[in-house]
Amino acid sequence: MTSLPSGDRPGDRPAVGLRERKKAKTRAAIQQHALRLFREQGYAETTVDQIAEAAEISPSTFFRYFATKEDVVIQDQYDPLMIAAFKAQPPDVSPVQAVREAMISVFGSLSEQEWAEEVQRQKLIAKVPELQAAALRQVAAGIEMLAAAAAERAGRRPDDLAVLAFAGAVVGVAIATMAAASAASAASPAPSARSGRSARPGRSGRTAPQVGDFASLFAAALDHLEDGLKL
Amino acid sequence: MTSLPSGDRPGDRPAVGLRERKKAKTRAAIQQHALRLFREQGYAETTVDQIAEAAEISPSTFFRYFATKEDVVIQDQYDPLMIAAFKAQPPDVSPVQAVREAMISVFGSLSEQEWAEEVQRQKLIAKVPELQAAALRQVAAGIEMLAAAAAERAGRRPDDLAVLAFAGAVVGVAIATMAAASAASAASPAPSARSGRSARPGRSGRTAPQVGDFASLFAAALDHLEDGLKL
DNA sequence: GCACCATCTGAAAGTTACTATCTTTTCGGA
DNA sequence: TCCGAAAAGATAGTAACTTTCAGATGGTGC
Repeated sequence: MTSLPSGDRPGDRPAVGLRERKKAKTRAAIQQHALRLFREQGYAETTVDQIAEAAEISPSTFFRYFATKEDVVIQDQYDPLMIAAFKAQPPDVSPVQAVREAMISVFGSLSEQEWAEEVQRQKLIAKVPELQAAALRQVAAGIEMLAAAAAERAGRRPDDLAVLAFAGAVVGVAIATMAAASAASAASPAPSARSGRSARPGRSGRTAPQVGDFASLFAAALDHLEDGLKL
Repeated sequence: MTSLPSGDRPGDRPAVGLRERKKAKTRAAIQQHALRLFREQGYAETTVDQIAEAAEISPSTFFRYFATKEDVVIQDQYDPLMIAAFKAQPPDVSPVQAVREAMISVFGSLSEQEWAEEVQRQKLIAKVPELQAAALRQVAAGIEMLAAAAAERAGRRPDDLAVLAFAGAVVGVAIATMAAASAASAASPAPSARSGRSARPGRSGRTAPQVGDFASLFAAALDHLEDGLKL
């Protein structure tokens, strides 16, 4: 059902048709307005029609870009980058370490604003149970991709149980760590409805979570993983 | 979610209440007809109205018993048992093994009929992505409780990174295992309509049960987890 | 430059899950 | 037998999708 719309990643190829660029622009506009409305008036309280109106498209067009209302929030552009970074690790690095390096390199390449937006996204998901369910589905897809990559690296079959356990555990730990990192910033609640852009981190007292926080937490968590999760 | 039966105090009130029995009967009837219809004509192709008609109730009554259509399939009464079984494990057992043993003991204590229904449930879930997502959410919720229990067991705080990593890893492995079990189930189409089933292997023994092979796969995956996910 | 074609877009109506409110029925206790 | 309370039913909504069809638009071969 989830027909992956081939490649819509901006900056992937410089010379794409004008049509493609327009599409990407519309997609970004929808997402941007949707997230703003969700933040301002809540997820359930925002209808697709409102989003469509804000983005100056028709409601039917909305569903051409996003299969469901949830997808506007859920779609994650970082998963493919993660997989690519994982595959790029030298083969003598242990799988768990490879994951750590990949994760760090991807999130380390984010700008502060990108990171702040990601945190906002996570918070919104954490707040709405409906979105949590959808996010889990995406997580499952991520696990499958990682399992495939890990299997190739280790020269095993993708349905090898050890490979699946590895992928599942690593992704699970990543999520738990991310949640912990996001929770650390619970002190700074909702940004005022007026501000269209997400607030710059590092202002007004306590700073928002930094990439470094997440990286160190994640590295530590992976150590626990390799130790067999002793408590 | 469902209100606890509450009136299970023996001797206090001799009558279990005729009303309560009728309620339980109606609930069972809804579930039974729903599962039959889902099996016969598919999940998405079955409307709530059809279920209501088959169970001889009004559509509005359906939602008095089940908050959502998914809940007819998803509602799982075993999660609390699982937590209890986890807590009951001797303290010298490692956390991961405690999870393993808890799951095995719960599934092993099911009656024949409960078992058969559970198998059917799992197969239906494996077939419908929508239900998989809902089931995943339930698993995740259950694991949150598990994390709290694990923290208590180890005498640590619930936000301890090791505890979070443990819970996250277990969730991740559960998700990966579920996907694998679904794939395996899809590969070998079940003799669905017929209720004839072979005797459950290892009923009295401690051998792994095979609910779409989920339980046994999960147990094996947990072993990998404890071994530090070597590949 | 021009016609052809696939794709994107919009309008409108339909389906269905789910909710809210109100009335009727039914049960339990005295 | 009667009364209060809980459950069930009927009805009318809301909003997320879906489908269908007609028209606009950008890319491509000529």
